[in-house]
Amino acid sequence: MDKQVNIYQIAKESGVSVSTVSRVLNGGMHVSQRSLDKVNKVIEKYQYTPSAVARAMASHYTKTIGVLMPDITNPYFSALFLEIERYALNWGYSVILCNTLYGGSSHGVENLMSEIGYLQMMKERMVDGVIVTGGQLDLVDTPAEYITTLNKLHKSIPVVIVGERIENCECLFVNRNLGGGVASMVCHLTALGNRRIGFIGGQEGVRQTSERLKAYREAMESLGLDVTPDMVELSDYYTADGYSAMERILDRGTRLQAVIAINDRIALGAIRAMCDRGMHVPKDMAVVSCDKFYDSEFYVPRLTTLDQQNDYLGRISIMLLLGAIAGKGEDLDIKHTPQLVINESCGVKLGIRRE
Amino acid sequence: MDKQVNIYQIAKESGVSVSTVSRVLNGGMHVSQRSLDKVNKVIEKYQYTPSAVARAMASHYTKTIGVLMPDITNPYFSALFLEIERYALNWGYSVILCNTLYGGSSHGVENLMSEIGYLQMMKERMVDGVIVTGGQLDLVDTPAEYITTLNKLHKSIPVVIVGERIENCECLFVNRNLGGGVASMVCHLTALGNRRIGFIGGQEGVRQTSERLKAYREAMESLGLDVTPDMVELSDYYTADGYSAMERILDRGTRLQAVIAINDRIALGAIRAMCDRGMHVPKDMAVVSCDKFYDSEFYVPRLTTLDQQNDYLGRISIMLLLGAIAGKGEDLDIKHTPQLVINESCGVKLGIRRE
DNA sequence: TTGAAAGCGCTACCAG
DNA sequence: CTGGTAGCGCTTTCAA
Repeated sequence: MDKQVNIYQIAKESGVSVSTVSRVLNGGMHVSQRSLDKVNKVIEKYQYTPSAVARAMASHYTKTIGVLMPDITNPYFSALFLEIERYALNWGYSVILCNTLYGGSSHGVENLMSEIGYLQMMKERMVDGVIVTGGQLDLVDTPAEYITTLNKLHKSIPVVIVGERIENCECLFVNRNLGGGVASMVCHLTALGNRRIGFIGGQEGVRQTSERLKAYREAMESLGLDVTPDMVELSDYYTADGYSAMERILDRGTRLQAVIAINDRIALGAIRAMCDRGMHVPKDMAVVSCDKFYDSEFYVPRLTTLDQQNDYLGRISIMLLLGAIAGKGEDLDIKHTPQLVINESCGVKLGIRRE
Repeated sequence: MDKQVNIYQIAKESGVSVSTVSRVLNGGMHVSQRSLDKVNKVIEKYQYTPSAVARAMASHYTKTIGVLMPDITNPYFSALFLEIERYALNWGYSVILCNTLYGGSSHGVENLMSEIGYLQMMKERMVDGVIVTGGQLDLVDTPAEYITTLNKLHKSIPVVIVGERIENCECLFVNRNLGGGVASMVCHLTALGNRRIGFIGGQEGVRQTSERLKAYREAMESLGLDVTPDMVELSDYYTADGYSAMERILDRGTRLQAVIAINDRIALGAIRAMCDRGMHVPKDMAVVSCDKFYDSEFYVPRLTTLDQQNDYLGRISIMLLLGAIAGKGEDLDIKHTPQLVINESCGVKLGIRRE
């Protein structure tokens, strides 16, 4: 418990006032070279660093931002977070992370605190800004109470939402075209001769899912291909969900030549389910995905998937927030082009085509 | 920018002193029921919540802990973190996460801030305690300067290190037996008839690697099996490293019947490398791992691996820290029993044995 | 360019 | 049980 030196001791030992020390601490404007040198020498001597808490108290900003997401264990979110954190730290901001585990039933965890509770906590801690993604925001019907909370919060500090724009929500949005790339995937599959193409994974009532599903339906229609209800099998976003979705398809005997999974985990689960029935991917059915995660180019078979450039999304979000903290910002629609990553699971690399 | 109400306004409107309001805020001890009711009513009316910053300023604790780890993108760390966060939040603590990206060359990122810098920052922010894992601590030769920094920090706030105990470091340690389970894996493989068993992945000079390597060597020796230098191929911890390690083994024509990978990612990479040469796992070679990550029971083939119960590790760490914050704690050696998860990649489930 | 002094919102100690 | 008051360590006017 070594006694921390404070600004008064630095001032005294430097032979100047605390005001001057404070000025030095904040960039050294309007300080004579002589004072500056003296103060810096003493600061150096004591390895003094000002208390962030006291600074926050006096200046009303904490140089801290809050990030609220459902599950850092999910590669999509961890990639996003890493990017956010990187930029934040680089700009002198710390990051408080809160995982809501919303919908994380797959983890068998009871939700200890509501999203609103977390936001409350961040506000008490006087974070300078907040980035929110996933959870209730992704519901097609976001609870009005939640939106109200966000709006209220946004009145005092900038709130950036990574996700689909919501009508009566006044926060800043970083919106990417979720359906983007799906059409090119459908195209790619049909070019390989697939006609009966299904869609698996994701949840009913979740924006991300409905957007992609819509894009899939439209793409199919524009190519004159039918989509019957039995070709779509939703559930959730985890690997086990992909497994069970594929099981249901096979159990009911739905004949498909290819399926599009909502992300790589779902695809992996689906592939595994097929293997367990002695089927081969892509020979018996192609399995591709809409959202590339970290590892999928090493899977067996290597996944054909869409690189949604999620790290770019993270960067944009934090830059928008930092911009808003200093001045004002505006909503942003990300013009990203999802990259089609062609690999084995669609068949082409293995020389497999239909007909 | 709605003006935040403060404790004075609450006091005034309740007709009591700030002291009384403060007491109510802190549990309502030594407050008459009458005052309590009055104050609570006003608090309710304004939806008042006290400023965590002011509280920290006055009371010297922030109800915040800092977590320092190399890469949240790594499933091992994210699982650990999630568990830490869950308990922390439950006890009213927020968590500041810092990813050092130490050794994260695989991500192509320059290290923006040193680990010491992050610790500095946490200290400025007056976190009540810190959990550190990975990075320089894992080096067999941890830099003396780093240890000094940690020791100094530990003098003012509890520092819990998740990892191997270090001689002259006075922080609290949560140590698990890294070699544990490796012997049982070697045993399992030999029981299936494998004699030439290799080891891949991990980095020279990193404790985790050397511990497991040692356990592997000892287990092999105790079974009368040789370990020649060409049976061991280190590199790093990412999937691509597993791929290249296996390539080197195959290129040089080392004959192995099985390899033990240091974690699931390495195993996945190795399996993929074999597939690319038309080899079959486990028929041509068994591939198993020492550290189970999220998804591996869905891989093709399903991985035989060791469940090190990393979530349990996280729970212990945070409990130890919280204990230390309130009172004092002691080092902890975790008596965990790594679970051998038997699946396909070792061969037994597929009916494959040597000889 | 410098210093004095008034807060920031809360806790903690001391009287009563 | 209650209220008064002195800080906590820094920023920020306002004068000088």
